[in-house]
Amino acid sequence: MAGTKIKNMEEFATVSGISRPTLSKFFNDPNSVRASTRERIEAALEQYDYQPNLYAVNQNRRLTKNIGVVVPNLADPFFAKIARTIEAHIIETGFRPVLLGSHGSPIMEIANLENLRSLKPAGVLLAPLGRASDHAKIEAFCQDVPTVLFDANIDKIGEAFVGSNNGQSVGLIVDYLCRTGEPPSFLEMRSPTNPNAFKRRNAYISAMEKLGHSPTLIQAEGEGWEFEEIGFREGMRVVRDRNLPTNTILCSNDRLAIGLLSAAFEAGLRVGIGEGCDLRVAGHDDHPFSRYTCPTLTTVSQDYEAIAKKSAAVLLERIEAEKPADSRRETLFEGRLIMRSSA
Amino acid sequence: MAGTKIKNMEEFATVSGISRPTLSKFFNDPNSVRASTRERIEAALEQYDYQPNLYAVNQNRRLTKNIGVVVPNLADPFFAKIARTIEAHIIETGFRPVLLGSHGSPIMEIANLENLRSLKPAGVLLAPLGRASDHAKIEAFCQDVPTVLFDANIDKIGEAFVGSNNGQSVGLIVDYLCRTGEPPSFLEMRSPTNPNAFKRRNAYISAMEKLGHSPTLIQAEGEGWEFEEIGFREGMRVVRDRNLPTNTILCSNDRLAIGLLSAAFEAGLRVGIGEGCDLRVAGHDDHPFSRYTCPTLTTVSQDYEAIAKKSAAVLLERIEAEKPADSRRETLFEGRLIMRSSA
DNA sequence: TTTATTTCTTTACGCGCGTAAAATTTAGAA
DNA sequence: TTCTAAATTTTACGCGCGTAAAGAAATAAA
Repeated sequence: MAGTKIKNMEEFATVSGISRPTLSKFFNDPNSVRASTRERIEAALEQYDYQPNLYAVNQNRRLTKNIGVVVPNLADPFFAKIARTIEAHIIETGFRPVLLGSHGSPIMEIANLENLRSLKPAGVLLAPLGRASDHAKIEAFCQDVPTVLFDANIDKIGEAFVGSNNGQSVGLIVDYLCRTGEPPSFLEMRSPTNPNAFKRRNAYISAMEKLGHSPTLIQAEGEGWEFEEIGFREGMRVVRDRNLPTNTILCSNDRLAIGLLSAAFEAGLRVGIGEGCDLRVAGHDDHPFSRYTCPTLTTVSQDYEAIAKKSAAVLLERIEAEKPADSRRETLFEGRLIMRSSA
Repeated sequence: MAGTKIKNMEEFATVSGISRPTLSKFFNDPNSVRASTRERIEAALEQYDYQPNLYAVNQNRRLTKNIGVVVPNLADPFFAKIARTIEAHIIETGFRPVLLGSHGSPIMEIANLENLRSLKPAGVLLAPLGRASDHAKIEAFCQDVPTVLFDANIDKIGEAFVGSNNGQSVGLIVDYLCRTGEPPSFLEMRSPTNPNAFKRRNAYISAMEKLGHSPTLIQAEGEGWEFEEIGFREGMRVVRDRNLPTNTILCSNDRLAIGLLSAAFEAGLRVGIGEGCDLRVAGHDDHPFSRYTCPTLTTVSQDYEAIAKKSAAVLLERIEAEKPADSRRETLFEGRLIMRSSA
């Protein structure tokens, strides 16, 4: 990597004394050449500064080493975190992640996929927006490019799905809340874009019913990705009206909870589990910020690491198989209760 | 974009009745051909589904349309937000942003640059880690690729720098704090990686001295990017020891302030400006979450939009000039005071 | 209409690398 | 040592497009 610049593989072949086709094999897979020649090549690589022209390589290869990673919103720390974890796994396996965020816009989501298409990626890991997504176009894309969905499922689209078991995780926290105090109401968006929201709603309802309580839904108006703002506004309303059956609110996700906590604080309500507390609040996701809310947020963590690892693994398997799997697998990981001070 | 798939430009030439060299010109710049032929091509594009092979194009063009955007940490909402804004501006001008985060690691920062190099980008917008960065390697990169630094400056590296005027912004909030209450101590990291931290420290000291107060530095130990955690730990210490000269703390950035607020809450301190408050806390950056802290955080906003727009503009200018500028310009934008409840 | 100018077509080469086929060398086993 | 399988070299072509040069066509100006 130090010495003279080499302009192409031909030139590197002459200075290294290795034929160009062998070099080509080497750069595709260093283990595909004999150990001794591999050493010779690597020695030459120390002396001369050369790396294959990415564009020439990808023009001729059937498949590139690119793997697209598309998330709904990179500005959301939840997705930033999971995207980062996925990235690490992809790099480990010798592929090249291409990270794209859709900023909550279905149009940009499709634009991102079209953009990826021109990169001829070996595969794509897609966390779709959900209800707002252009399902038909996503499906068409999946027909051309091996795609694994994660976080948010869309029925029958993609090779596989990897996500969280909302039934289990919501059941977990509903159980906990009921066991340690009054049964929770459920704060959510009236028309959420993310399909997990629907699953969590249903999971909440059935968990409550199983415990013999009647569910109460608090449905916030509002669209878009400003969840804290939506949670805050609805929180102000809830605090003002004070007509909830109990003192406990479970939020569909942590970002709503963060808004709700902010509203409760502003209204002078004491949130927590101890004596003299007016309100218990719990969330879902273990958002990176939930450790620093006031009070710290009791929530359910999704298994980021497992989801990232599994979805990358499933996609790579699919890529190496070079043919669609016969069935669409769905893998769900269980949530873990994170007990903090808010409930 | 509807009908038959076309496999290459040759084929598209025959079906559209336009010669390939003319098509090539068109795809490079639609305005470089006569209006009437442009219409014919665009009409054909409606009928046939064709787009030039990205890899073949980039192999032959001197410069690609790629522009790298490298930030220290995509998981930090501050950088996620500014990166997103920059992205939008780049797309607007017909270039193609390639977003990379360094996860706080100098090694990954260099890896990102090396990665970009193989993409032969027209230019790069780099927010360096700062002190931890491998300055020599970044400088070497800047010699080969037109690079504009933003957010964090490194002396003499890159074509230009665009950032915030820390002297002005810190002066602003120190003035405000002194005017409306007791002069602030300054909470920061003892050995910050980001050069803005040093500028803010100095700005704090001189602002205090100008107002006739003696500055007090609270220097938190700790490395890395877990600023909330560091702020929390130091906050717990501060709250326990209670040996500050005043009731007011200005934090070097909002993330430290968020940690501090969390510690204050846990200790039962009332933070704010009203009667009966024990502590005033202010931050810097107008972090996306600072609107939802408890209490909401008084801070100084950086002009994200202006920084994004200007840095993209400067880079594009440099790219179109096709030669290094004769002098390295530094553009600083002023901060704006965001008054909320914490101070 | 003639002329000058711009634009387009034709023809041809090159970019850097993947990859196939045949000939040759090498390494390991018999 | 001899044989055999594996690895390498030689040779050659193709990928899809940029781009240069020369001639033809279309447009604008005279």
